[in-house]
Amino acid sequence: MSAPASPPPATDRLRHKTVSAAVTESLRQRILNGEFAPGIQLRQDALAEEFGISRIPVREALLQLEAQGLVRIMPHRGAVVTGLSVEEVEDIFRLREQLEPPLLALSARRFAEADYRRLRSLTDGYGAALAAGQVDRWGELNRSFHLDLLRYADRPRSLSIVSGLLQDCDRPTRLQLSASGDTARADHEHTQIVALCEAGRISEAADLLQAHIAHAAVSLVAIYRQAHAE
Amino acid sequence: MSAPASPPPATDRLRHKTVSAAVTESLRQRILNGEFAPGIQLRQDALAEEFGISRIPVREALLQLEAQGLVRIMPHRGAVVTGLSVEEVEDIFRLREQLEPPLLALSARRFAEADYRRLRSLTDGYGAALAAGQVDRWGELNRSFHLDLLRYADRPRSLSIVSGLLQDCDRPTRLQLSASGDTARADHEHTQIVALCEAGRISEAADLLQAHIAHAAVSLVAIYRQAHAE
DNA sequence: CGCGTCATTTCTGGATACAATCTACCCTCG
DNA sequence: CGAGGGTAGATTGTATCCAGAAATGACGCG
Repeated sequence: MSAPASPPPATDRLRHKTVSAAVTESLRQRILNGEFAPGIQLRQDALAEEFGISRIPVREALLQLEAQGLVRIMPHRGAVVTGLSVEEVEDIFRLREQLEPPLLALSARRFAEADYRRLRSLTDGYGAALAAGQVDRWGELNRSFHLDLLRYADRPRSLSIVSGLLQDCDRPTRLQLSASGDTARADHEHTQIVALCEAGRISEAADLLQAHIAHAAVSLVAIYRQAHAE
Repeated sequence: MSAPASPPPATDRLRHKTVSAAVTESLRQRILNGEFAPGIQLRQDALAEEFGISRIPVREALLQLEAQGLVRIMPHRGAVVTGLSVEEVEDIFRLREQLEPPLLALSARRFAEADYRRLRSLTDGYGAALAAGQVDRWGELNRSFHLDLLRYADRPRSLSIVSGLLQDCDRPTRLQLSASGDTARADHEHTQIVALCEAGRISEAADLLQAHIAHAAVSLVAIYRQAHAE
């Protein structure tokens, strides 16, 4: 209300190309971080006022989030943050088990020195975030690592699907696996997958990737079941 | 709370309660029908005037279409209808080959009389549309048939992915396979898949489904390559 | 004659204002 | 005392209007 007429350069933290995209990203992070828990209703007016903008970019952000499956919009009834059922989580991990290993086999052939350096730096950062307990950073690095493994698979649609799967299993992971001790094992497996690729033992790397995803699945599903049984 | 156990069968018949949703559906149909060819730029103002509405619902519709991958929006530069490259089409069919057969194996066990009736009516309508040369109806029925085959797989995320794949390979199919004679073969294979399921020979049905998708893939990719080489 | 620069024009992105719809509470009636 | 309906508040959906970015064209300069 104080500065409606003056062009507010007060878009401090909203420094993207469009306000809509910035709001989308911000809301997405907050949902993934658990600040907006499943079931919570997101009101356009409140969000608009909080960001200091009008409701239009908020609406567009919510639409994009709905497309990504993070919220559900019902006409005239607002947007609600979606949660994943145990069945959905299991399905997501099964899909990852099915999709990622063959893609790795395709991609790993084309790895060069620079790729291995990048992958190692990701696993290093992963371990560091793990030690520091930075759960959100951990999830981000995990997703980057897995996507980077498949980078050269040359299957555009497959990669976009896997990317979506990673995002969605990232959310329950951040929320509930942070207390689990199984992340160290994941870290070790990541390192080993890279080493196998570099040694040219690609099919072994693919097998390990599948086992890695399966391990993460059982660990996460167990915790997820426990949390949902409450 | 957990998700309602009742399946959502009423999603398609639901009347459009908002202008935005109606515009989304209309534009989607027009893109799938080829009225808006890939590369065409969709201007908000023109569409709004054509529909006799303001630009806001048009913008939201375009956002939803972008989320579905049908258009690509670049900031301040408008929305253009996307096309699929040959690599993407191949990838999509490979994914379908990989995903659909195991889902059919899961789903087919639960088929009851009513399901077989529905599937047969779909194949019948398919053949009829084929004979009548109704390409758009054909594509719609094909998609319904494949999704109906997997209806009881109980893999929510898998089904939503397959649904997206079907929509995207439906578009090039409608545009270019209409002239091909391979649709009769597809029709026959559809019928046979249902028959195998009904006879309890589920793994054979899954194998045939995979072969069916593979056949469609080689046929479509060949035509697609030819059209793109011109 | 080609190219860079600037103004105009067009279109999209965002803000404000208004209308339609849903929710909740209260009042009346059986 | 409970059920049904109606009204008021809140919240979303849409229209209109304004500002800013990108495409287009003309003009001047090398």
